[in-house]
Formats: sequence, C-alpha cells, structure tokens
Amino acid sequence: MSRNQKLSKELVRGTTSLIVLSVLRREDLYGYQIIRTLETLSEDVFSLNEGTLYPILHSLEKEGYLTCRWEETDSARKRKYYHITEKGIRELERQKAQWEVYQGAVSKILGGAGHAFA
Amino acid sequence: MSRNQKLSKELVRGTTSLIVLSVLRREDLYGYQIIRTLETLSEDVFSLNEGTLYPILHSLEKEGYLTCRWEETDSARKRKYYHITEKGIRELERQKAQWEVYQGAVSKILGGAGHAFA
DNA sequence: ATATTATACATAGATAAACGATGTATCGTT
DNA sequence: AACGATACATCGTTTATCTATGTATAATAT
Repeated sequence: MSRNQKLSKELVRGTTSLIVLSVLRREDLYGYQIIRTLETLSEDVFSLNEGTLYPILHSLEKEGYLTCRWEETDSARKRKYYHITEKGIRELERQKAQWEVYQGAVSKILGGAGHAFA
Repeated sequence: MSRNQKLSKELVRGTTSLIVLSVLRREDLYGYQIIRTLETLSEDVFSLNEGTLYPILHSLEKEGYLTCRWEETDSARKRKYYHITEKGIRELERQKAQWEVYQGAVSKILGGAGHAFA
C-alpha cells in the first residue's frame, strides 16, 4: 500500500506555527500581542503560553520565516515586532494546504455513515 | 481574560483516539484492520503505526471505552476484535464536540481577512 | 505606601503522544 | 527458500508543548 500523501507530523501535533504565521500575515505583531490576538480571534479556544510562543518565534525567525525589530513605546517598555517574510508566506501556504488535507480527512471519518446528527 | 473554553491538549495533539473510537462506532474491528480501514477512509492521509495503535487500544480498553474478544479465523491465526462501549460512545461524542470547536477556531483564524483565495 | 496584576521579554526542566525499531508467529506468493 | 503481508506486542527515543521560573516596568487596588 503506497504512502503517497505522507502527512507531516509537525502539523498533526503542531498547528501552532501555522496559526502564528497566519496572524502575522495580517499585520506585524509583538509576542505578547500575538497571544492576546489569538485569544480574541479564536474566542478563547487558543491560549498559547508564553513559554510555548517565544521559542516558536525564535525558531521561525531562525528559519527565515520571520524578521523582527524592536520598537520603543511611550514608556520605557520595549516591544519586539515580528514580520512575516516571503519565505514565511510560502511556508504558511504549505502548512495551510496540509491542514486542509488533514482536516478533511478527519471530517471524512467523523462524518462517516453509521449515526445521525442528533 | 477568562479561560472559559479551555481546550484539552489531548485533542490538539491527539486526534488519534477520536479517530479510532469513530471507526469502531461503525463496526467491530481488529487492530490491524483499523489501520487499513483508516488508510482507506482517509485516502492515505492517516497511516497509524502499529506501535502507535496497539498501546492506544490497550489504554482505551483499560478506561472502559472498549471491550475486546478473540476470534478464530479459518487458519491458525487469531484476531482481537474491539467493540465500543456505551461509555466509549459518550467519550467519542465529547471528543468530537471538542474537535468541532478546535477545527472551527483554526478555520476562523486561517480564513480571516487579509488575503484572497487565490 | 505597598501589594498585586498586567504587560513584555526569556529560558530550562518536565510531560506525554506518537514514532521507530524490534520481536514473535502464521500465511501466501514468487 | 525467500520475501512480503498479516497480526499481535513492547520498549526506548523523539519533540512539541507545558509548567515553572526569572527579570523588569506600568497600572491598579488595598
């Protein structure tokens, strides 16, 4: 039985980077803001820990999917804004396509005959 | 910011037990058959390792979601059929509902404004 | 005045789901 | 006779995410 579709495990386990890349495509955001934005957009379904997000941002940057810059605020506090690169957009599209495949497969199995909707 | 929805991590990481329970709701199957069935239903998107499935079956059985029985074949080979219990069906419905929530949240974020479909 | 919470960054050790490798044994095909 | 498919099982490794912890500033509550 051939393994033509071979879904990458990163996706199954980690929709996190997909989601992060996705919000950064809309606009540049800083770390803390990404967490709050995701909470709002997902109506509190997603609530990334800082300990989860920051390492992901670092690794996405390292791989060239994101760039970052420091920005001053009115106060002494600094914010690190992240910006998605062209390479990052391509990666986003790739992960998004895989998500569709994965999601579709789950639906296919869950929606399969054998029980009503009630 | 209240955490009213608190999505269980088991789901994010593991749709596996959801999927297994789901196919077993349709009919009793034995382990090896579950793997092949999932490959067929998902058009090769899912391809569980035996080393992944068997421990899951054991743990689902231990938790009372499944029962099992040995069946003889025409040959000397034996098959261990799994059957979903009432408790298992309730667990399935619970996990399925969570999947809908999760899936919806991802879609909401991915489908968000800011880019066309092309 | 001062304690607590929110903002804002960061890292490091623990957890646990899934993987890969390995093992046993039977059966069918080449 | 060799090999791949069937059919079960376990164990050590990997790694994404979590929890805990740390630093520091700003705002709010007691």
